[in-house]
Amino acid sequence: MSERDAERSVSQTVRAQLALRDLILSGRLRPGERISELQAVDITGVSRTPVRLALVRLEDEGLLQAIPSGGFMVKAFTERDILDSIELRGTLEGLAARFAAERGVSARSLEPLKECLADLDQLVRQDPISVEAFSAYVTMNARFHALLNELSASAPLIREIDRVSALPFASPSAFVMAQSALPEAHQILLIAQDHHRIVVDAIENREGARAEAVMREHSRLAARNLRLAIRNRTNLDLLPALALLKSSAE
Amino acid sequence: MSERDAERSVSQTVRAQLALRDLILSGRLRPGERISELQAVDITGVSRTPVRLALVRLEDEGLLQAIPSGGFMVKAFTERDILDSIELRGTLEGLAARFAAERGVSARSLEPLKECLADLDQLVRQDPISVEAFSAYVTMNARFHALLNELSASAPLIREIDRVSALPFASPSAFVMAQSALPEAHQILLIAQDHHRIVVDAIENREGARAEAVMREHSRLAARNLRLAIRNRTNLDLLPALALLKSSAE
DNA sequence: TGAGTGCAGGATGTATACAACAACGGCGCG
DNA sequence: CGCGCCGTTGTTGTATACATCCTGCACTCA
Repeated sequence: MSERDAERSVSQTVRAQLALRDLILSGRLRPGERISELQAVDITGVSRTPVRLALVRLEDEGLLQAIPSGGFMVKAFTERDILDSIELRGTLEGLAARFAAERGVSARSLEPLKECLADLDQLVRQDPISVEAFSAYVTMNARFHALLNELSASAPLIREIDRVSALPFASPSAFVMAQSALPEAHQILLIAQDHHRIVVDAIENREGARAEAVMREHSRLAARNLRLAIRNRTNLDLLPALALLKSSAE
Repeated sequence: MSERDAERSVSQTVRAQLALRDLILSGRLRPGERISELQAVDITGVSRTPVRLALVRLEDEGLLQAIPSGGFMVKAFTERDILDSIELRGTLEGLAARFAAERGVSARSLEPLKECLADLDQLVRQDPISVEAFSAYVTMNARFHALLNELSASAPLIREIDRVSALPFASPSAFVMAQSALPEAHQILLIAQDHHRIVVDAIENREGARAEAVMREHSRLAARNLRLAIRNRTNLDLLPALALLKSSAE
């Protein structure tokens, strides 16, 4: 019932966008494959006008690529592209942390971040960590990063971070679940949490360079996770990103 | 004749996008003002479908802001937003320079950049600098930055840089012309050109940190120009960006 | 046999008609 | 006199019909 209401409440454009995104991320539409509007109409059940808007939105989301002669194809990414996108996110989050540190934040606005930090501590302290805890960690981790970015108080910067994080493999939480299958899982989580603690400390003490550096390094954990996951051939259903890899020789 | 051909060759969507962008940047559409689709149809002379696509494109270009209940309004920027966007561009260009330096570039691919550097040297050597030379500098400067970014060989990064630079006030050349009216003009140009020389040298010697740092500092010249131009009340027709300033108390 | 040309099919680009929704103003009632 | 409700108007959301362009294939001619 509520599902039907939800379906009715959102616009056709959004519905088409979600449906197509799912198809792309699940790998049912192969990278490089052209996706025609009529085909998309058949799939989504909405008419061409909203479908077209959805395609445009997915293009600037980075999942589709415009074909010069018109139309769109599913974008393909190399492993290098993914690593670069992670480094890019780290750089932007680093800038956000530096802004927060240099410009100063009130004790009051730092409060939610510290609470989030404490919650994450609780989760990480478990040994071994349950799958549920991993899932909770992903949620909390996303919240931590969002709060941190907001402390920069820079609308243009937040906009860009959100944009880069929208890529299915560049978000702070993209590889955390994949990591749960690895033997190094707990150790990596402890290190990540230490980064979190350091960046809060640095912001509090207005150490801009330190805050920036640690956030950059923090993002490289995701890069490490990606490489580990690929090498260990982790379940693909934990890694939707890999569906977009060019020449998926894996 | 050729103009009519040109008008016919580009799509209505692009035509509408250009027309609306001009209107926004020229300040004829005030920041915060709602822009209805029918109004846009009257202005551009094309029908609602391409107008709507143009509006969506202008939204993710950053010039428009979606209204929750539907439709768009002209986005307003604070001076802080503009300064942050410049810092953002500097950070991204810094990352590009670091990538180029760390990963190494062939002597062959460095060639065009060096030629561009020499051309810029020619222009900067004049004293005083003619208005034509300033104009040529803007073109060459844009070319230099584009070549530099390409040396990063990172498609995701280049994509983001292009996106940020598309903002009317964040591009590397945004405030160069405005600067021409300032007494400090020549000196600033010499400094900028020295930055150019240093970054090429750093890339050649694979000094990643140096290349990154100098590109960051380089972007701050634009911030300085912006502040100077506002204080000296430079001609507004040299500064389309200022039309978008919130509460343009200037 | 290869290259070029023409045709057919399907794709996107555009315009417009219709439906649903939101904002605003006026009117009536408390 | 003020508050709230309802109708009206203008807006955006959606569907579809038409025009134009591109693409791929087959056929023909050199």
